Amino acid sequence: MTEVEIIKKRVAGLREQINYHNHRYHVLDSPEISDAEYDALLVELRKLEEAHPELITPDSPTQRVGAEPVSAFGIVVHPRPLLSLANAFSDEDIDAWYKRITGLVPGQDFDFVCELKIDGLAVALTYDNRSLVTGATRGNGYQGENITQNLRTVKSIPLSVPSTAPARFEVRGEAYLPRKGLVRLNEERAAEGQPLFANPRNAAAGSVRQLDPRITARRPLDIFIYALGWSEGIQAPPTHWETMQYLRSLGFKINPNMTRCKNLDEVKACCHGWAERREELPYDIDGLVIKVNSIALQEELGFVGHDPRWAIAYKFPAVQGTTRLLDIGINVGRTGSLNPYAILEPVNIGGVTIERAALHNEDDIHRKDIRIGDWVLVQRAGEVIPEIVGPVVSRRTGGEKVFHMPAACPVCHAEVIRGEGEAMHRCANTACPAQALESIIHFASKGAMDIDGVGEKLCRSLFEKGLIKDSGDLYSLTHDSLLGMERMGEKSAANVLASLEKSKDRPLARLIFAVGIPNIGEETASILVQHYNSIGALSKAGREELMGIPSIGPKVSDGILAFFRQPQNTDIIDKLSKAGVNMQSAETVRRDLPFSGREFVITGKLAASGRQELEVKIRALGGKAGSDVTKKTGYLVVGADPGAKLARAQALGIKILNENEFLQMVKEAEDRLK
DNA sequence: CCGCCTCGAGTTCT
DNA sequence: CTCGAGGCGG
Repeated sequence: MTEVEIIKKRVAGLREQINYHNHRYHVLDSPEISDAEYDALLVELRKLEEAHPELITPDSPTQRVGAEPVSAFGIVVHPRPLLSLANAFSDEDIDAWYKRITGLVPGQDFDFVCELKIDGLAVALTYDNRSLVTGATRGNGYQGENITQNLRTVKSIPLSVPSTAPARFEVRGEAYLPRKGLVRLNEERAAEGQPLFANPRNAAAGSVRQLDPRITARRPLDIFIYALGWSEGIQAPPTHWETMQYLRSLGFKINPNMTRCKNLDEVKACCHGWAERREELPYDIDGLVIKVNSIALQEELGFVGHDPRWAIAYKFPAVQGTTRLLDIGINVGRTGSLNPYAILEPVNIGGVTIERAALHNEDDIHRKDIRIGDWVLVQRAGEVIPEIVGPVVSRRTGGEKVFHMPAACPVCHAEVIRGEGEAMHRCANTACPAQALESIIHFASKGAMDIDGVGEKLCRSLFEKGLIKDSGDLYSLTHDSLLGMERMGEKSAANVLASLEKSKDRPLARLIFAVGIPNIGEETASILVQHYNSIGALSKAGREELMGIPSIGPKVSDGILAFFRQPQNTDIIDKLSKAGVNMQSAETVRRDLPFSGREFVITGKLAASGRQELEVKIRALGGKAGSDVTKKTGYLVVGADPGAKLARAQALGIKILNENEFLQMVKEAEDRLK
C-alpha cells in the first residue's frame, strides 16, 4: 500500500466512526464515547483533510455541523443558523484565538463577556406578537426539531413577553436538568429497569424529545438564555452584555454568573476560577464561552467555516471516558467481605490516570450488566472517586464474560457465604489471613489508634514476615525486628516505637473502634463509652442491657456479645492491656457538658487544625460530630472550599459558623468546664 | 411492616 | 463518595 492509500483508508475509517457516533449522540441521545474522544476523531480527520484537500468530499463530517434531525417531530428551519463554537482546551488556545482576532481588526479595543457553558442542549425560541410560537432543537444548526409542546412545559420559559419586546424575535438558550433532577430521574429509571442517563445533557435531550409532553412536564427542566438570535422592529443593543440585560428585562432567565472582562488576563482568571468552583453550581458545566462584547466587532470578525470568530468555547478537561474492563479483582476486607474492583486499561480522565474502580458487590455488577472485557464508561464521582457508569453494549464482541463471585476465598480458599438478604459475600474463615491483616491496618489507622508511621505497607511487611499476627503484637515489636523491614533505618524504627508508645493512651472510644467490633464505628464507640467506662465493663454487658442503650439494637448487641466470646479477640485485648494500652474512660461520664445534645457538621478545609481533632473536641465537650447535614444538625462549621453541605445547610436554615467563630465557641465551652 | 435517617465499611489518587 | 443496612418512629 502506498502512503496515500493508507491515508485514504484512515480518512474513510474516521468518517465512518464519526458518523456512527454522531448518530448515537444527536439522534439516539446515547453516546458511547466522551466528547473529548469524539473531538479527537474530528481533529484528526480535519488535519488529514487539510494536508490532502483532494480527499475532502461534500458528505464528510467536517463539512457540516451536526447530524440530521429525526422526523418524529416536525422540522423547523432556523432563519439564522445556530452555530457551533471552536474549542479551546488550554490558555495557549485562548492566546492563539486572541492573536487571530486582534490581527483581523487591528487597533480596536476588545472587551469580552465570559459565560458558563451549561451542559444541556441548545434550543431556539421564537416569539411572534408577544407569544411563544416555536421552540426548536439546534439539530444540525440549520434545521432542528419542533419541540414547542415540550418546551412549553418548562416553567422558566415565558409563554408571553411584555410590550417592550420586539414584534418578532428569536432567543437562544441552553435547556438543562439540574444535578439533583438527574439523580432523581435516574433513580426512577433504575427502579423501572431502564438504562440510566450518563450525564445531564443526555437526560435533558431525552426529556425534551418525549413524544408525550406530559412526561416532559414531570422532568425538572430549566433553561438559561444566552443570546438574541434575531429580531425585527427594534434597534438591538450595541453590546452582548446589554443585550442580555435587555432579555432579562423581558422576563428571560439569564445565568447570573456572567462576567465582563476588559482583557485576556481577566478572561483567563475567570475561566480558572470556574474550573475550581464548578462543583458549587447546582448544574453541570463543561467549560465557559468567551464572547467579544461589541456586536459591531462581532459582525466585523464574521465566521470561519461554521464557527463564529468572535466566540470560543473554553472546555474543561473531560470528566468521563471509555476504556476496557480488563478483569475484576477481589479484595478481602477486615470484616471478611469480598469486595470486587475493576481492573481497567489505564485511561486519563480530567488529568488523572484511572486504572481501578470499586464495584461494590455482585448484584451491582449484574444490575449494571458489566462484563469482563467490556468497554465501559468511567467517570469520577464527585470529581474524585472513579466510578463505572455502565458498559458500552454496542461495542461488544461476544467474547465478554459475565462475572461471578468465586466460591472460595481468593486468599485462604475457605468457603464463601452470602447471608440471607445480604448484598455482600463473605469469607467464612474468621482466621482468614486477609481479614487478620486488614484488621491490623484498621487498628493502626488515623481514625482508630492513629499510630504514626504504621501504615498499610509496614503492616503488610511485618505480617508477611510473621512478626505480627494481630494488632496486639504491634506493641511487642522491638527496634531490631523493625530494622529488618524495607526502607527502615535507625531513625524510622525509633519513630515507630515512639508512635506506638504515644498510642497507648488514646481514649477508650478509639480503642473500642480500633478493635473492630462489627457495626461499631466511631459514633457508636463514643455512645458505648457513655455507658461503660472500660473494655472490661463492656465485655461483661448483657444483651438486654445493651439493647436498652439508644441507637444500639439487636444486631449491634449481638455483634458485641459474639466479639467477646471469641478467644482470639479476648487474647488481643489481653495483649493490649499487658502492653499498657489505656482500657478505661479517662473521665467519668458527665451528664451536662456544654455541647450536650448539639450536633455539629464540618465542611471544607480548616486552617488551624485537622477535622479529626475538632471532631474529638466536639465529642469531648458532649456534642455530636455528624458527617452529613440533616434536620437535626445544629451548626455547620465552614472551612475553605466548602462542599455541597453548605448549600444544604443554607436551605435548611442551619446556623453557619466560620472556623474562628467555632473555635471561639469551643474555647468558651472549655473555659466553662474549668 | 415500611420509610426515613444515620452510621459503617470500603474506596481512588496525588 | 457510594452503597448497604441498622435503628427507630409511625
